[in-house]
Amino acid sequence: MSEKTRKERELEEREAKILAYARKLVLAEGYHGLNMDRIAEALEYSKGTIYNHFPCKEEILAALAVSKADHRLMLFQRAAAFEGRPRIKMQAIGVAAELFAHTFPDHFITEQMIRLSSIWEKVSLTRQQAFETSELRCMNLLAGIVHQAIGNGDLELPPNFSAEDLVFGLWSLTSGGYSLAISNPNLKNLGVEDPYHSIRVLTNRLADGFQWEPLSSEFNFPEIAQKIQVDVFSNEVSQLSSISASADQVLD
Amino acid sequence: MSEKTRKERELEEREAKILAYARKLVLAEGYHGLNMDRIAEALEYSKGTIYNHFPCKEEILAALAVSKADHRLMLFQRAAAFEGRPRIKMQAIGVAAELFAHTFPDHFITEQMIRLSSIWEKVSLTRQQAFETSELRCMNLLAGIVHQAIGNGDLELPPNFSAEDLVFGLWSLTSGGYSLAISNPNLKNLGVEDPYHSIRVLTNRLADGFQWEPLSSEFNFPEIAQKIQVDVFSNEVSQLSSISASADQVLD
DNA sequence: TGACTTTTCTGACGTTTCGTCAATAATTAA
DNA sequence: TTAATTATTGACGAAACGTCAGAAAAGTCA
Repeated sequence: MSEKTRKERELEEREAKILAYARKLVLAEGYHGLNMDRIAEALEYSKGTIYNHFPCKEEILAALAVSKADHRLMLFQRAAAFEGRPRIKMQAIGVAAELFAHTFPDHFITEQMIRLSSIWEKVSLTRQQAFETSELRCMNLLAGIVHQAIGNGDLELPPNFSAEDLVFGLWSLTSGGYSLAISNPNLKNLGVEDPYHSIRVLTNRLADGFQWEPLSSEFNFPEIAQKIQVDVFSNEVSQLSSISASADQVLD
Repeated sequence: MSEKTRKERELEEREAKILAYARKLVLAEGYHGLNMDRIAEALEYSKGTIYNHFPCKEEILAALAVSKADHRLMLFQRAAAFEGRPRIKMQAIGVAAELFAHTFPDHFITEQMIRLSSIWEKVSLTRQQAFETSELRCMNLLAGIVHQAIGNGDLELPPNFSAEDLVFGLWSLTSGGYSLAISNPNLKNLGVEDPYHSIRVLTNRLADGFQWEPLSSEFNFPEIAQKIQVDVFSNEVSQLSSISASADQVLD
């Protein structure tokens, strides 16, 4: 029993090492940099052993994406537990999303890759489902908050427009914005000084556009964001500053 | 002279054939389906000849993206010429964007690919610039409309928030939304029945959130959209229905 | 027209990387 | 200790990229 556990532990550790190294490669050199031979060489295992863990390189990419998606879900769940009216809960989600984007900018790159059909199709069904489930739960969480607001009387949606449509909008705006911000270093040429700040304002104004009470003019956003950061994400926030310092540390 | 022109014409024609076939491959089988040997075989030229036109496959992808980006710019320019207050002009842009997304869904896939650093880095500088210029001009066009609205008194932006930030938001929302809609066939499971309709509502409400006059409640959107389609894009709209019928026609 | 030059085209070739699998080594069970 | 099972290895075949020396075609000029 304990034998078996030891073996399992070794396997898991190796898998984690593979993923960590793969993440490093992707971050540094993108899709083409993710190379099975190099992973094998770097971890001092043969290629066959790596292929024992993951049947193809796309599977590694997907595994990276799943782990980050799960992490994001966890952050969102904690944010949703923040006390307050639904719109304030949604603010907490916004703080979580921004924190996530800052902490794992590479996730948006990975996600962009696995959304390409030619990559996605090679991923095993179980992992495809793992990813989709995680994403779905995330969006359902948000939809739940919107529904609360509707039930509350804080929000009334136009006809032919569901809570899920609003979530779709918030999701498109933020993920679209973060991807642009990360993949487009020349956003500044364009006049966008601080995309993260812009996205904060934009999501708020989008909610205002639906008259979601309380309107952004009726509460002090920076103050609440501050409180959310301290109450819910103090650990993550303090880690964040050290991450940027250690981001270029190598694995081996 | 006329000799030379004929030759140039032949070259251009062949280039167009390469691009058309490449587009077909990308559409059908994604990045991995785009295969230089297959292009050569299908067009009955040798690989070397194909490489005479494009130094690598990434260059082909970029060329596809540039041509579509230019086309979009043209549509947007025509939309911007629609008579009316800035917010109505912006509506016209919205109609153009939706038309574009419907006509060339593959563009969002191509764009997603070339935004990946490992692909983008292989593209020649001149083509990189061609793409960025086209995109920049597009966004400047939109920013111009926002500036008009500000000059007009129709719109007042919050402090620390530029016209470009608003354009960034509209752009993120629409391109993020269209990409999601195209790459995620299971949006319906999520409760989003008609993403195009949702995006129309969402962009309008985003503008409302900034109190951009006239508010969406103050004008009849479907009617104006109808008028824009007829006045500005009657050709494109009528073609669109036939496109969906001929979309699966093969090239050769 | 025919000989020579320039341009264009060709496809075999070298290279990289993927993913496989028979052979080998390590571990477990008897 | 030996047999059976499991894990690991790296040589190998396949696919695709991109190159380049030589063949073919087009152009030039006496």
